[in-house]
Amino acid sequence: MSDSPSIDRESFVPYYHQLKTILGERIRRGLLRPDDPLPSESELCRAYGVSRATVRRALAELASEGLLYSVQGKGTFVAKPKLEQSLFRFYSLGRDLKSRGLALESRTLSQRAVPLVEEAAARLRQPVHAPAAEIVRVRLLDGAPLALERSYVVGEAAQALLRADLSQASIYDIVEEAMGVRVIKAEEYLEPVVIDAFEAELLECSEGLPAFRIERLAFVEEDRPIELRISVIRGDRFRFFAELR
Amino acid sequence: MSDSPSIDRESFVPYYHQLKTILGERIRRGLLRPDDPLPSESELCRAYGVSRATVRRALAELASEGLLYSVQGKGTFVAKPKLEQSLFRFYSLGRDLKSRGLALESRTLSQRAVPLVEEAAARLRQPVHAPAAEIVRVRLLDGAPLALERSYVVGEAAQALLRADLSQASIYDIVEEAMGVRVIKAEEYLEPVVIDAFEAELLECSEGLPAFRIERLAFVEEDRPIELRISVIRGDRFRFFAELR
DNA sequence: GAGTGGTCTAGACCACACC
DNA sequence: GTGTGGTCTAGACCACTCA
Repeated sequence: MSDSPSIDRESFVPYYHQLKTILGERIRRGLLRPDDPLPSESELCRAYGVSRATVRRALAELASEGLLYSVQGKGTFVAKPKLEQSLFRFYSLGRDLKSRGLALESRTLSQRAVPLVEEAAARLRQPVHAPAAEIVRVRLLDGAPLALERSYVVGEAAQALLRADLSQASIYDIVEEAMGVRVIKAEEYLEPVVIDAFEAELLECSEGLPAFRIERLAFVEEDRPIELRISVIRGDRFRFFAELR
Repeated sequence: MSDSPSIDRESFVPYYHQLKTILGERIRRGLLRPDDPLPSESELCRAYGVSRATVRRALAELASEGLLYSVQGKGTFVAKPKLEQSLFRFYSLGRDLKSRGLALESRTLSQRAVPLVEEAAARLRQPVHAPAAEIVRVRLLDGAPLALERSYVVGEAAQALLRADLSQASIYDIVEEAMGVRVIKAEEYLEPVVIDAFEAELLECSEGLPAFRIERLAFVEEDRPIELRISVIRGDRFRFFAELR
């Protein structure tokens, strides 16, 4: 009845994956429209000559990608595309940077004890001027500055951090080792900014260049904030990408 | 041997889900640390008295959540938390805006036929100066300007768009109705910019204000681009948020 | 060769939707 | 009742890793 491709028994590609591709293509090409029902699982078993477990695996993966949804007792249906749900989006790092075998390095500019300024203290739930370890690093991509990172760590971990070799371990590794607790969560805010004179010098770019600013709060157990990190990323070397369906 | 909870056979919670919770808790609590091996699948079958398919479903879901990874022939291991894998992130619209019952309105400033400038033509795979429908709108949040949207639509849909009532239907609705094809995909790039004089006037803010620029290409079947949309969003009223584990 | 995860099958029972 | 998706089992064969 249908002219759609069938499962290639000789292929090294798993059946469930072939089926997933077949159904996914039909949806993506628009042959199946939102809220259209798919054939039932048993029909798919017959049509493609595979077991129900195989059909279910293909359907489950498509559902987890947001292409399908199932309703018990009724059937499996094509999901609406995410195109217009513009209030909730996914961004990932620019493909451009990612696909080139990026060489991301790091240069430490500062590693010292400082008192927290008011705003940082508030975020970290510390008294004003509480002691913290300040780590300032420039991140380099392919040898050229990409981002400036300022990190403020409070508590016992701060002492350890001041003595640590940052070229070897990550900040979180040191925090964990020093305190025996693990960083389990982080919150980030992303804003647009322009680069100021201080940043311009360290990033070897001109003042006023548009940039991303990412403010990150890292937490250990019991929602205790332990690190405030502010990253400034050059807008001319970096952009986010999203593909929506 | 182990003091961990076992599967409750009377519970209405599926076995695979109970197992997933048990293992997930152990990981999240830090009893299992990154790169620690989990018991093998057959060991888990014995330990919890369930079939391998059930074990595998629990493991697969934990893996898809990023808590585990498997290596064929070796075993299944605890994944590193995503905190440090800063090359792939998820962002959503700022909570702040979202949680307040936002009133998002739209004011149309322009709706006319224009020839495409070179760059837009290239993106839309059209000849230079090809005709397009230009739609310019200001998006208002709580009555104040938030974003400026410039949209260029090519092909048959352009004609329909020039006559359409944009206060009612979305651009995509009109495209679909006019052409009988559906917009099935979009690509977006997110960059930081500063607001220029033209934008400043329309957005009622000062020139030089940092802003997000989102360039979106929408596609109909066969990867044919149909719309180029450039949004400029005020950085003082808008930020992205991400929560990482 | 022994152990691991990756794939696949055939069959079972259930809860739910719809008639 | 019939058909749907949701869960679960027992068993099979494979490719891979490691000693």
